[in-house]
Amino acid sequence: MQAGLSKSILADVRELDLFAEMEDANFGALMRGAYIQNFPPQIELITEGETSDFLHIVLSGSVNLFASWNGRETSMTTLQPVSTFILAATIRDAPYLMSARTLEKSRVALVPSQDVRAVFGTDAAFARAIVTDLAQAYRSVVKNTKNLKLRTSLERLANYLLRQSRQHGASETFELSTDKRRLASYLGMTPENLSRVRWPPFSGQCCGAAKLAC
Amino acid sequence: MQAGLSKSILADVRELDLFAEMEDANFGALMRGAYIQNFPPQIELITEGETSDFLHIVLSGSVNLFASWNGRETSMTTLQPVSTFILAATIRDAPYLMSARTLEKSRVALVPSQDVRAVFGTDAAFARAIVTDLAQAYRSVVKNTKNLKLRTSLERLANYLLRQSRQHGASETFELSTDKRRLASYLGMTPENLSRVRWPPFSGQCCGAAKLAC
DNA sequence: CGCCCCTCTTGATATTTGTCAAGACGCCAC
DNA sequence: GTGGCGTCTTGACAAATATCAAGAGGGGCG
Repeated sequence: MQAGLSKSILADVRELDLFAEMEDANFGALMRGAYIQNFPPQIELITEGETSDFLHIVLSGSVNLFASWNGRETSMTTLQPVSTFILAATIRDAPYLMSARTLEKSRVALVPSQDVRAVFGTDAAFARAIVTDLAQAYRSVVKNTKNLKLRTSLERLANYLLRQSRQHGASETFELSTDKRRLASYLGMTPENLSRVRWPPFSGQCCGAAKLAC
Repeated sequence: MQAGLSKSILADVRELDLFAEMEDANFGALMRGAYIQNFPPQIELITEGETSDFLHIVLSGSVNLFASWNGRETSMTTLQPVSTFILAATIRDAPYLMSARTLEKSRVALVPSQDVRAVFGTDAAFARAIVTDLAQAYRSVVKNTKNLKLRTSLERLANYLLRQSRQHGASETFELSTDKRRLASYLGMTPENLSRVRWPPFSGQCCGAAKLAC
């Protein structure tokens, strides 16, 4: 653990849309209060239901957001560097709705929530950036809900693969960025079910499949 | 249809958290560009995929947001007056992710999106209010996703009823605010399935059920 | 190598959920 | 009243998905 952030990391963070336009003095204030922590894999960083003391920023490695209830657990999303998470909880000073754990050895910056809220109140550019960020996040979750409610698990998988393929330059083959267990959970199905998928003869509708969640 | 909004309506709108703190001049500018329209029941106000030209405000009646894909349709949420909708699409100048239709005879105010974006850029208080609104909206959708992924349809229904009951002052009986067809769609199940629900002997876990989505 | 551990797969089966068709019920107009 | 219409319910069945149990395969390590 160390107080303050090194120059190269500061530059990476500042380049995030969320921080790019805010005033230097305010960015400096946020970062002075922040600290960095290195975590081994599979460490629970935050726990659903607790109050949000820090805005988190993944600097390296990767972090999975998940939720659980009544003995069941589901993967919500996976974060790659450099990105922030639980911004909404921080802004509203509300309990976390999701838990987070590292997937690999990861470096995470922690910015005290009250600092974020304070700067949010005084720096208009920062407030605007937060709006853009939250609007984007909101739209992502809505797409996800539509995905869950309107598609079968097979269709969700197909859509996921199509999007991944496109992200990898529309190549015929590519590597999954996650193990199948977590992928299944993310898609709202069991690993067994995922493993069993065999592509039936495609209906003409298939190509339209990608439209919903892209 | 009429240009400008009457005083009593203006007051209602101004009381919304979204507009309460912004500068008078900016609020006035927004409202001067707005107009009101009265719609009969079952009219489609906006259609998924189109560009968001207006921020909408339900003034009376009620509006259902829904999404469709591949012949299937699902109810996402229902709006009661006075509330705004599709703020995120307006802010991001992005296509609607959901369609909207009136459920009853409804009065809706339409505020040009470009006005909203313009004022958002200059009025810090408005920007902050939008943040709060979006953060809230984001958290609602996350709760909804958790609900869908972690609970069975029976559990979702139970949770819905518990929440409704609490909203009605924890009374033993209350009236559903929607027909069962739309409720089923909202909960991600078929009407037949909803109709078939018979409460099994409660497990000890039941009371915890309300926690997730409240 | 041989062993253990982990992930993934497969099979058998149960549960949940959706589909289709028919009927019950209330409501309203005539 | 009577007939139509819409919503809701019910039954029989089919499809989708989950669960449980077992086994295949790969990689690290002594």
